[in-house]
Amino acid sequence: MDYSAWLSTSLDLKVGSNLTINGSTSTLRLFDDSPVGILKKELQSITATTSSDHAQVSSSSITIKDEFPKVAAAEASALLAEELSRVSAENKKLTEMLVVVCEKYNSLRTQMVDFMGKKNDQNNNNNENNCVEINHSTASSGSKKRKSADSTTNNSSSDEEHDSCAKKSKGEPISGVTKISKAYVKTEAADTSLIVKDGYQWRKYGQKVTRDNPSPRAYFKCSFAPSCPVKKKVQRSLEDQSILVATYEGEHNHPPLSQPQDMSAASTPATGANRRVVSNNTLNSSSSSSGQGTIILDLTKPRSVLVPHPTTIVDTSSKVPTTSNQQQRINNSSPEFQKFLVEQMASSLTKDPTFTAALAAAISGRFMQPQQHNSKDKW
DNA sequence: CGCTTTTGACCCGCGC
DNA sequence: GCGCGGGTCAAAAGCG
Repeated sequence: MDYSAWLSTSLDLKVGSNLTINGSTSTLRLFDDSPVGILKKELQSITATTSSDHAQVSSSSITIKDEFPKVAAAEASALLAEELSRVSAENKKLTEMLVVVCEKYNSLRTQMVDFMGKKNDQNNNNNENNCVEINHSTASSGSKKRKSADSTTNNSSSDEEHDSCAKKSKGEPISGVTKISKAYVKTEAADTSLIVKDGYQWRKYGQKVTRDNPSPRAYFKCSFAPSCPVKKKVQRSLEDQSILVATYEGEHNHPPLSQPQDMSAASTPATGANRRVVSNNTLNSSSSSSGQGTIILDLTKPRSVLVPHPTTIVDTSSKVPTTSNQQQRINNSSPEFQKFLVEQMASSLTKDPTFTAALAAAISGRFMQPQQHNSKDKW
């Protein structure tokens, strides 16, 4: 810090000046073992490098001894002001970043809606098979040898969907329409479990290490099978090991668990805390709408709320891009909706006592540390 | 005891 | 026909 400038601007003090305190002029001095002593050294340093009259320093002419607490308080005040402006600037920057992220997200979503609309048209025109092919995966599991038995199947579909749609299921066939969707789940890097919390109960029936991905792929059936034909495959993303890619086949014919504590996790020691599910096509959007400890942002609902749940599920769409869904998405990308999102984020942060406490601790720690004064009670 | 996970074996389609 | 690789089965083990 430039103490000389600070003295002159903040306290209107110049080195060498006398101070009148309580009617009497005190002889102010600096002590090497006090913070002000640092100031003295700083001023001496300035003196050595400049010829300014204001920087004439001698131990006898500078007197701040009696006013040390006052100076320290002023210094703290200046630090506070400085920190406040810094936090304000940071806050402004974060707000701008949030706006940019929202804009990019809406742009991507619009593109996806367009793409899905075109894709669906193609499927309706070309494909009697009603496989819903929705995959914009950045984590596709690579190539596979098998071709679709149905020659009319769309060539642009992913390997996974090819396989699922074309394959003659050996077990209980998924009757009629087979809906395929993918969900991307952000997990902790150290979390090695293949558990995706989606509100349904699953039974694992197999695990394989595939050729193109060193991470094993887990196979799940809905626990209500055979009455419920839904299957799920979970594998870590090749690009990002912290992302789980869950591929759903079929549609649940029953409601999700009312308290989705991830029954697959309940029967497994590993936990799936702090996961974020980003589904580009949910089998059942209501599957993620209940629970505890999760923040659910269902963008198919215009005024969705943040719901506690162990995972954060961002449901960006529903089964097939119907006209009403598209209309809803357009509404969701409106400035009002963005504002609502920001408000929700801000309120969820400020209402969080741990966040408030952490913020207070950070600030108090920042300002208490230099002085070690007994002002803790103020926080 | 019932349910789930684990895991090796088996099935099946595809490419060569 | 054979080998490869993904998907599934089913016995064994674990767990509450």
